[in-house]
This record gives sequence, structure tokens and C-alpha cells, in this order.
Amino acid sequence: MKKSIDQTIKKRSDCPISCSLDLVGDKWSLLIIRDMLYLGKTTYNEFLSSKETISTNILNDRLIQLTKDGFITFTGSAKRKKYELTKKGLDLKPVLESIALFGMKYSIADKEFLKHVKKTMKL
Amino acid sequence: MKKSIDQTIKKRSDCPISCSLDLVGDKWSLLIIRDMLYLGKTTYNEFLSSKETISTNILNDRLIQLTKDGFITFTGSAKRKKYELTKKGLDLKPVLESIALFGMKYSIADKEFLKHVKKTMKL
DNA sequence: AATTAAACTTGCAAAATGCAAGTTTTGTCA
DNA sequence: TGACAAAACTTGCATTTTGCAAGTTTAATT
Repeated sequence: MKKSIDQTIKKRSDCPISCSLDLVGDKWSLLIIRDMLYLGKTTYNEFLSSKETISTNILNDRLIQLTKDGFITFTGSAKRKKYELTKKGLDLKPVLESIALFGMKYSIADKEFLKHVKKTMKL
Repeated sequence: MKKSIDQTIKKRSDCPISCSLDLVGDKWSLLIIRDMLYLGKTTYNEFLSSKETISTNILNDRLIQLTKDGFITFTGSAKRKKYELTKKGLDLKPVLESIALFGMKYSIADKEFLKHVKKTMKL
């Protein structure tokens, strides 16, 4: 039986932050959006080729879910499917940007702090 | 045996976005940060009381992990532990803000679009 | 029609999360 | 002090999500 595709994502609360995370706060969705936004990727195989190595079943699930939730659409029926961001998907750009900025600021991990914490707490 | 707490989070790649998500891209971390940033929460039980109902073991794990990763610290040894954001934690504010903006923009879910998609795709 | 490669599925293992019920710790106060 | 209560934390097990490897289906191309 086809895995119930009609499942509505369950909202944990009405908080806008929580709601957003319920939609794209999984392990892969934002990376797919990143691929489309910054790397111009449009196809299944292009997404597959990203260095983070998503697996095929997950990629498939996410593409379906992102489509259902209105972040992306596609043209060209099966084989040569081309995905593109909707307005809603494009509206995630500020989110990705702020995440990227944060990531760049802290990319050289603070090993010093880690060492400190390990001493301080009884980990 | 105490669950290996020394596990270093595995980076999927060197992409700043990917790295950030590897740190706080789980289901709960950003909601805890939100609670501290916007609701002034500081204690275990305050976090527990949030409407999204995190469970105790997860909360505990996240607090430890966020501490290890330098997003939060605490004062006051066990009982009356008070958590607070570090500089690094505070630097997530732009991220939460952009997420919140997005969430508010789309809070009234596009049921119309959903209906459309359901017809279009053979879901 | 046969080939091929992109798109998608399946089955099972591992990891993360959810839930309910505990136990430990430490401030409070009789 | 020492019993008590409440905060902090643990444990065990069910469920869900993700990871991995190997498939099958589908549609362009020849």
C-alpha cells in the first residue's frame, strides 16, 4: 500500500516559529531549498548529487511534501521533471540567509569553549 | 551507563547552512532558544511548560547539547539551575526572527493551494 | 522494440523522538 | 535536623524518522 501521502503535518502549536519548523524544520527540506536557491538545482538527480548525500527515499518524500506544502512546484511530467520554487519557497530566502550568516560566523568551531564546558560541567 | 554524552555532532558537509542545521536543526533546539529569547524562560520547568510539550528526556538532552555547543550556559547548581544564552546563542536571533516573519506571513494556511495541488498531482 | 538513465519504491536497520513512570537532588520549614 | 515537596534528571519501551542497498517503473533516445 502506498504510504499515506495525505497525512497533514501536525502543528505543535500556533506559534509562527513552531509552525514554520513543523513545515521545513526536518533534517533535509532547507537543504533542498538551498540547492534550488543558491545552486540552481532543479532535478531529482541534481538534488541527489549534493555533498550531504540525501538518500533516495527521503528525497522523494521531501519533494512530495514540499510540493504539497506549496514551497515548490514542478513542470515536465516524470522523467525530466523540473522543480522550481514558488513564491512561498522564495520567501524562505531570508531564513536561509540568516542561517548562512550564522554558520559562517561560527564555522571555525570554538574548540576552546568546548574544552571549557567539558571541565566545568561534569560531562 | 550514562548515554555517551561526548558524541560530537557529525557534520554532513562544510556548507555553513548545513553546519548550522547540524547544530540546531533538530525538532526542538530552536524552540528552546525561542523560549529564552522571546519569553524570558530560564529553567527546566519553564521549558517543560511550553505549549509544544517537549518531553523530559528530550529536553534534558537538548539542554546538555546546547550547552556543549556553546549556545547556552547555566548558573546555580542543580535545583534552581538558571540557563541563559551565550553570545553564540544570541546570534541566533536573526534566524528566529526571519523564521517568525515567514511563519506570520503564512500562518493562515493556504488551503486553496493545497486543494489545487491535490487535484494536479496524483496524490 | 531495445536501451538507458532518471524517477521512484521497497524492505529492513539504525537513530531520534514520544510517553509514562520512575529516581535523585536540594531548597524549605516545622 | 530531618521530613517534605518540588525541580532536575533517568529509564525502559513504543513509535516515528532517517539511512542504506537494492530493487522496479517510466519515458526519452536510438
